[in-house]
Amino acid sequence: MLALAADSGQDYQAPIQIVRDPPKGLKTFDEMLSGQSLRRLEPHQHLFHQGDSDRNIYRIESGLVRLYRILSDGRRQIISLRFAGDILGFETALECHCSAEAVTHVTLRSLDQNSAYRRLRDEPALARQMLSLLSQELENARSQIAVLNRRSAIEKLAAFILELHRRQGESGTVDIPLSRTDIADFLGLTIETVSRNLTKLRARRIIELPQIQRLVIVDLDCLEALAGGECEDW
Amino acid sequence: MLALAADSGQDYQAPIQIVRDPPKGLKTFDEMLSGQSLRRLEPHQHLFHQGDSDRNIYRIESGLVRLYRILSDGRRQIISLRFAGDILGFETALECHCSAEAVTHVTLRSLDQNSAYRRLRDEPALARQMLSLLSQELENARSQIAVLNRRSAIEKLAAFILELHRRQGESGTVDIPLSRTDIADFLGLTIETVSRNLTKLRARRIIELPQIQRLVIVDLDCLEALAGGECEDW
DNA sequence: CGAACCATTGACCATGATCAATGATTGTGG
DNA sequence: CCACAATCATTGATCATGGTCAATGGTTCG
Repeated sequence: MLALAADSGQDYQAPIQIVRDPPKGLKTFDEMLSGQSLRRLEPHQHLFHQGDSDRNIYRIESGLVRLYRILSDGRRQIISLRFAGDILGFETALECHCSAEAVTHVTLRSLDQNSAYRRLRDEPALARQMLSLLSQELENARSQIAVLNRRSAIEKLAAFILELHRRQGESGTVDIPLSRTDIADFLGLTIETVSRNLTKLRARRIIELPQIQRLVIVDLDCLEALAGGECEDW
Repeated sequence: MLALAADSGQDYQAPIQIVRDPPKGLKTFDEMLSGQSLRRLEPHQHLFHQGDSDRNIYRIESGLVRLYRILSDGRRQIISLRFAGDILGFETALECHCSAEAVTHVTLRSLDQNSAYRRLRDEPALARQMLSLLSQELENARSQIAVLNRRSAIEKLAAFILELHRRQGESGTVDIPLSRTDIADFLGLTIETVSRNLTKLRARRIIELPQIQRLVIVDLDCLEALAGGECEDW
């Protein structure tokens, strides 16, 4: 993550630092968003559509949102999954280049883009947070390129499971709030391949599947080796 | 592209606009870079390595640079290709998450990151340009995800050729400053598949290959249909 | 209970990876 | 300048992975 240090009041501009929690005492998206009212979305409701000129910044308070594009041949590509705590919408240009849709029940707060951007001039912390969020997003997207490209189905699945695991606090149990179709569209596979490889992971005692949308990691090391592409004989 | 309008001197903060050329009269990366001396790199020389804490922003004046990662199993994934006019390094965090290497002879100018970032506070145009560059990069990365994932080799190749074409002024002739290995590592294919599909495109009179690193587009419409995934019977 | 939807499993096939051989191009030293 | 090596590209043969088509099983909801 890229962010500029902002020890308010100091003149010295420190080199870039990891700033998970934005600096106190300055306006940030978080503070501006926290003042907004909570909205609820049903599954399949959209935050915005590809081609819209949506003028809002959103923070997801709970639930899961998918960003996707419809390709010219009609196929759907899920670009990114956004979890509770994630901010989105800050990167949209004049026109949204993808659609955002609630996967589960979602609660979120939103903020008018212009009112936020108008403060960029006076609130250096806002610009820094925005840069930080964007470079984090860029890093995510590039990681996804590396994972998705040139990897077998089982490696993609392993990486996907680990990502969900990481986002859910690494408890060993992973909720899968997505359908197999969603997973397939995210990983660039078919539902059959997703299903077959989940079965394969279960058969090899790497995971358990107590419920259809719940997964228990049995052999974390092996899963990580798979995701890293270090398993030769698979 | 996301960028904030900045008609300097006006108080009104206009809604977001496409700003290809940054506003005049304010410091931008471009102006700051133009004052820097020209450096030359031989092919295979690195700008920075994965894991480095490189503290520079670069603008490529001529030549081609590849950003890549080495995966844990030793495979190389080319994340992005950067052409003349492109700026890079502004997105690096404490630690570079990929390596940057000259593919061809490269000339570039570089700028110390800290000296640039120190001015973010006083130069709103700089922050805007940086946001603009980052969101452009993010858009590029997401497009690449859509292209690379769930596409046949020939679709990937068609998209790749069109991207080169677009970056080179759409003259109908495309220079391919990369080896087949580079193309393969970028598209997540093997060199054999790249070679075979180039041959296939040539056999179907969609392209000509007068030289190994030069390509002429014969049937642009067909190439675009392929890249868009609209050809059923291929 | 039945319908609709989703997930799993199987059979078959197409695409692309792998292994291997041959050409083409470039660069080096005699 | 040529011979040779080294590197890169092309082409072929074979095989494995994943896509497609189809049938079955499970879950949810009216």
